[in-house]
Amino acid sequence: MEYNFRKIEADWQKYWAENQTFKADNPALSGAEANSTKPKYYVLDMFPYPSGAGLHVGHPLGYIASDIYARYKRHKGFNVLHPQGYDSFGLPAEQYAIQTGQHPAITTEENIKTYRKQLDQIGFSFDWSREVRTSDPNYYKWTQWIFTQLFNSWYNKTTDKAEDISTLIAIFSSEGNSEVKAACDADIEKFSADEWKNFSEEKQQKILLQYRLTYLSETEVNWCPGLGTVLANDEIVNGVSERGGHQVIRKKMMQWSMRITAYAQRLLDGLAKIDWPQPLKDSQTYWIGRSEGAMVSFKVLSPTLSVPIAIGRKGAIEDNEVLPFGKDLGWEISVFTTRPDTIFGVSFMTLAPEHDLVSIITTPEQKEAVEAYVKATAKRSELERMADVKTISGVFTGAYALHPFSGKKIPIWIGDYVLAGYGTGAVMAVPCGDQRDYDFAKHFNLEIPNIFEGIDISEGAYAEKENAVIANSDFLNGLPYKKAMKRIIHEIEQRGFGYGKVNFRLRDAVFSRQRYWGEPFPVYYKNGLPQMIDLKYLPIVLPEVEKYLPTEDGKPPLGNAKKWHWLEVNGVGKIVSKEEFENSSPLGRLGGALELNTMPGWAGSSSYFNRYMDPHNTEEFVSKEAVNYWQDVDLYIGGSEHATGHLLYSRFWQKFLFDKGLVPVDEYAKKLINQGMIMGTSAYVYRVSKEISIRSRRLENEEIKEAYSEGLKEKKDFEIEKIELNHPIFVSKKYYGKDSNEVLKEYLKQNFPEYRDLLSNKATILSYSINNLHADVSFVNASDELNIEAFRNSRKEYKDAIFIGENGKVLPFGEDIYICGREVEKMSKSKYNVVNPDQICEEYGADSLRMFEMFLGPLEQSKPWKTSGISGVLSFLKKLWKLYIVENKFSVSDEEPSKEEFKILHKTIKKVEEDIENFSFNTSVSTFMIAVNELTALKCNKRAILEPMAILLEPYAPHISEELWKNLGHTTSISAVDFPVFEPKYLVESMKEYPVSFNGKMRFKIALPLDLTVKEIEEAVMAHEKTQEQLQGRTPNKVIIVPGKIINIVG
RNA sequence: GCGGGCGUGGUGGAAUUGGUAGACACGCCAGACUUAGGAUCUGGUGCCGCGAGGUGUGAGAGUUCGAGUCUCUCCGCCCGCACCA
Repeated sequence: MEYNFRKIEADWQKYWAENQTFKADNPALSGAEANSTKPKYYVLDMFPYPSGAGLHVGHPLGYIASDIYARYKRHKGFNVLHPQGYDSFGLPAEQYAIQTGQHPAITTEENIKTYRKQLDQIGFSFDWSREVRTSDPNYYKWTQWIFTQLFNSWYNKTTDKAEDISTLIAIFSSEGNSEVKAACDADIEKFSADEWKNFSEEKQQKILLQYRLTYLSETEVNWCPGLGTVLANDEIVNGVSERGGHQVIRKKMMQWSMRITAYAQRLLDGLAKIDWPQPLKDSQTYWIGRSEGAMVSFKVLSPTLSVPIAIGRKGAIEDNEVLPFGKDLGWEISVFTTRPDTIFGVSFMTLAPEHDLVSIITTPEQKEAVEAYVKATAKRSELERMADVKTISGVFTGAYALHPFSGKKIPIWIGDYVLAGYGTGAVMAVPCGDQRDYDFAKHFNLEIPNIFEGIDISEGAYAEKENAVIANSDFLNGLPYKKAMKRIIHEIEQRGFGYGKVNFRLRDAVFSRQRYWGEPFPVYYKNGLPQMIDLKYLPIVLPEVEKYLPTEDGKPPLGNAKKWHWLEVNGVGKIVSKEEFENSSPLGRLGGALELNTMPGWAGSSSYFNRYMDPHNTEEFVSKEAVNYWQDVDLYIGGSEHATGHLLYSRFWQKFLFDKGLVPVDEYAKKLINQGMIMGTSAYVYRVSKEISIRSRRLENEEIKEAYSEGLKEKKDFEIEKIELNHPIFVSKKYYGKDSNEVLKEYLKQNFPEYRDLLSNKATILSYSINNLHADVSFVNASDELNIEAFRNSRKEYKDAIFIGENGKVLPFGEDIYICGREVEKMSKSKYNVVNPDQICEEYGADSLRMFEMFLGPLEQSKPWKTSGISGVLSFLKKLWKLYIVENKFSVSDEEPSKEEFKILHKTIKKVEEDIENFSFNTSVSTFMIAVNELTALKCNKRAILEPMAILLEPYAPHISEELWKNLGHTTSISAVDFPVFEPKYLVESMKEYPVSFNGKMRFKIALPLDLTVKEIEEAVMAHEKTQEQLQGRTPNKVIIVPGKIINIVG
């Protein structure tokens, strides 16, 4: 009876699939009796992008952990929902399709098949009957529907929730908009109820568009020419696109946006009630970036008249109203500041170069300089801009502002250290209190007034708040920070210069992509205004196009579609041509052009966890019954890289759906764990440069200097001969960065006879470089030794490669070995360090893979993969297997176990249960190993021990556990059996082996009954001969006794 | 620069939350059985020392009967964010 994991694993995977063992019922819907009394538990994994590369051993880590937990919860009597699906729309899938020249739908389908096969192999307890794919029309129908819900809603700040747009229209028609507090696009002109009613339909729609939760607007976006699309802030990493690392520039485009900013405060508050990792919460908190301060308005002075002058408000500019320079129309620049208390320290203002007012306030004298600067700034890519944040640049506009309190004239500058997208895109500069303003002032020689009592600002700005006492500031003099803040905000509001305000760093999320492989918008245009397509016509199915490649100019590929087709709600497919769609107008839905952009990758993942609850519902996104039963995710496991993307957007959508009464809770995941990354252990080979030059002797520094001074600039001037190698040469690790001169000389002597004499000279040195290149890890064994044959065959170029081994011998003729360098790096194809789970399952089995991944270390920690370590868990499983076998036959004894055997079982139950509850899966694997080692030593084969052991192990190694369970005589799956109950009575001890310490250092141990009193213990210890030996006649000052723990003698 | 995390054998990592540091495994060493072994089994393995013993959780200090664990200072590494007014 060998442990034949290949057969066992295949058999049970088949059994689970055939019996739908892990199908979760919705009791309310199916009326399933069995589960109606069980409490629910929802374990969710972040669903994968089915990329072309398939899974590597790092991917399943989180899935294994969640699977263990899900299986454990089933044993604990829960109705467990543990679904899986695919995030199959979006950039990665499309980029892969482009690379391979195939249609994304085809490659996606293939990739999903591969993923499914790989996942099945590992033995997950997913309920595949609930699978969702974001690229499936039956799924994205509901993504489109949520979009329309967002469009039909506005955010009412008075009730602090999203409401249907009809409530806004009702307010407009009864009282106008002056009292409306909404999250909306900038300032909107005020109108009365009567005015509203008299507005044209078009104007009304335009106004409403500015209030909607998803809206169309001309905004500055991150345009990525390489990908041919705009990107959201979280899709840009270090100034380049997250996918592909392409350049990103700022550009104004008409785009759909999601008004996530409306939820900024609630997204922040919600973090307090969810059990998510602190670093992740910190990231979101920072990303939301709440700051308290004030909005302050500064009047702009005419340089000629010295009176406040005309600067266009947004409305005026949009209407192309040309303002005569120098005429007083009462214009202002407003700024947001977190330090209004330092307002008396303002000595200039700075506007972002993109600020709307720049072109208007600039004086004729400064016009040229300003325009040049604005142009230069616009041209810079995000990457360039980030690369030199230290360079200070800016231009004076020639205009001045009026200090609201002191009445002083303040010069207005523009500078790229001010960001157009934050606050108002303008700052009041307080050089004494802000280092950036300070640096700018120093650089351009601007005034730096000091408003801090007793602070020296000659070296830099004073940014401390808590200890600051304000001076030279009129009514604020002598006030500390907090009091000054209160007073100044009060004054600002009293005098009408501004108001206290909370500002957020969070920006609205751009929602359109100029790509093919995404959800089409359920939108068409009538007179240039967007209209939603009704639910009954959804989904709008992604049309076939001939060319789905993105274009550099940003024309969406959907523009190439000849036909659009979509599924009717009743499931009848219908195909309509683009012309027909645009021209015909039944039901008022086909009156205009369709939206040609598609949704971003995160659209489909923002609410998928709700859809799993009721994935086949054709009438609703999710039924009330299903969502009320499953409520929310109890445990969510996935990567931390989604901190400010998916995990923020999905919280936003959930809050919106909650406001609409569609889901019962406004945070969808109670607990979240970020699994760490499994790193690859790369292998390196060391390649000698193709050319080696020979110098007959080492030149002294003096000689080199001399040679240079004589104008011999190039290195080659010192070279005597150059040898072009005819084969690539690799040297062993030892010679990388160390002395490889001799071994190479030796090699050259043998193979290049014409240089033999020259090379024989002791003084001759070689000049070359050695590069480290990745070698495929599968060519390298556990001792870092390279399989030369395999390496040679991997690339044509290496066919005749020469290898010089550790001892300097040319391989493979000598008895030398070639040693590779090792380094721990992120697993990736390009680093040739990817380990494939299929291979591991084939060689060691899925149960070994599962246990080993857990055994590697704490779930949340990143750790390196080393295949050699897996033999430990395989031999553990073999040992476990043998416990159930006597004389080559499956047999367990029904004899009553001994006290010792019971003790082993129950301490294992206790520890494993605690470990699972604490997600400390690595330590429970060692607990199993200890138990098996101990039971093996006792030759235990008692049913009363081995049956519970199999159940305990099932979450970790389900295949072997099922097989053992069957062989124990059971006919149903082990997965539904109750978890063994820990009974403390088996762990009760009567003796304790006390460690005895002297001054804190453990010297010896003494076994004593646990029921002794402190006094009795002391007597026993003091009487011990070793105690006397240690004391050598001294009397201890103190004897510390912690019953059941330790004894410490001080003296 | 800001925020967060982490430093324990040759390696991955344990340590009941202040109480016997190095569990469990990999690797290595020695041995057994084998035609063979990348199989299996037995024993050993932090470092120094033949030994008794000494020493030891990045460095230094502190609190304590007792510190890997708590406090402070410093050093190093990793991850996020990055001109957010």
